[in-house]
Amino acid sequence: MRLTKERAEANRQRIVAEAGQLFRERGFDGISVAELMQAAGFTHGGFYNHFASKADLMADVTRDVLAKATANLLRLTDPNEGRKEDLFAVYVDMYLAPAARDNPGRACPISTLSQDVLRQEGEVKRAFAQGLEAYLEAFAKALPDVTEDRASRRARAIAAFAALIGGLAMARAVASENEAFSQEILDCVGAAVKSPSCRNDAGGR
Amino acid sequence: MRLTKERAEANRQRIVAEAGQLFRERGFDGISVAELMQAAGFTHGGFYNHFASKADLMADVTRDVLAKATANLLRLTDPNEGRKEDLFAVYVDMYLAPAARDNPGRACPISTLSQDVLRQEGEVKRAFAQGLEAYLEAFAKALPDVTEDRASRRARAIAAFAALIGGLAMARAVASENEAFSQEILDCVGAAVKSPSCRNDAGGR
DNA sequence: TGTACATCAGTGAACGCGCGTTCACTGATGTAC
DNA sequence: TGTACATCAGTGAACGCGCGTTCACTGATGTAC
Repeated sequence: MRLTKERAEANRQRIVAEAGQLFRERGFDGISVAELMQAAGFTHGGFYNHFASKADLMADVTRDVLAKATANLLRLTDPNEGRKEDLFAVYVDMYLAPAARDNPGRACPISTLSQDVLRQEGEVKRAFAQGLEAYLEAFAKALPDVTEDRASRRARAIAAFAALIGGLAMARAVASENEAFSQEILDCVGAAVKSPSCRNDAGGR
Repeated sequence: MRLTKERAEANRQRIVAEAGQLFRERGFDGISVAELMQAAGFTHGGFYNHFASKADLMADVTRDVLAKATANLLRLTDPNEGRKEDLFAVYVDMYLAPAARDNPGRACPISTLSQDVLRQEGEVKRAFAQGLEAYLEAFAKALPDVTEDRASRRARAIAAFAALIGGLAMARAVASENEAFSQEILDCVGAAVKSPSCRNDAGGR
């Protein structure tokens, strides 16, 4: 039952999309090839018609999911769409929303995959490092303007984003045990990242 | 070959200590009971004389390793030992040092275990949530003083610590692919967390 | 354009392997008398 | 204090299970003529 090229390629993308969500939810090692293929609507044997190995899929997914996160960030903070300050605040609020905390499969892949990537090698790490570079560049562009040079804007971006992924990680880790504590973390980090003082020169030289 | 109670307890603690390091390096799922016991100098069968299950050990290790991190933080930032500002800066520098990045087994357990804990339940999550609460309380105490109320000091602590674990996670993820980028992340986050403006009112109301 | 054949996406059984856990066994330690 | 017996930390083989990967097979699609 050979399929048309178009159909086969669509099926491949379906596997990548499903894996993009499931890898974020359960980690690279938390979901098997068989479960993954079943979630995409196939039996497991056909996996190797599309990918050389599970690690090959991980690299593809990492590329795909980070590129989409960057595109999403650029779209939501396009300076033609409103005041930079407002757009940035809305992005941060969305990033740290309870919905994002409770649905890692649809939220920022950097907060989840940064740990999974540690124990991988080669192409997966490369895809992550390059994807993170691109994302941070977009994040620096999205920051509200202050009088500063390019280097210190980048430094601000890195420090602010570190707080976002660290805050999300902590909020997720304690959410089921202590919902109030989890919400407090989200609030504190959100306020700090949006506050003028953090935006101003935290991270500057 | 029954052992004395003291010897048996010492062996148990040895397993917990070894696991504390290995779980941080490879994650809860990244090391098997057999490897763990071998690293501690035993064969795997005896594991269940000390622990009801691997999850039982995870909970023990989480408690142990977070308590030690908190004790270590309190010791290094004891206000009798110097100016709070200096002690805090030294702690941050140590936290983000390349040595800490490259040896997660001996570095902060919160940055590594916050992800592993997500996919666990019950006692492991409880141990982490309680350990994190205690650690953040100590972290708030360690922050240099500014004129502020207790709530905003806690908010500062949470936001600053979020940046530390997020920065460490990113720096680790890209270290092998882009050493300069990794170092840049550590530098930017360190500067931001130590800077007066971040210490001042980022995260305040 | 029609036809014959090679290609290949998908199926589902099977592979070797490592996992967490259990088990029978050993023999020094702890304890009841 | 001495003795007989129960206890239990450690050993290493074995368990069932799920993993990533391979394989023979099917049959519609793609292609060479």
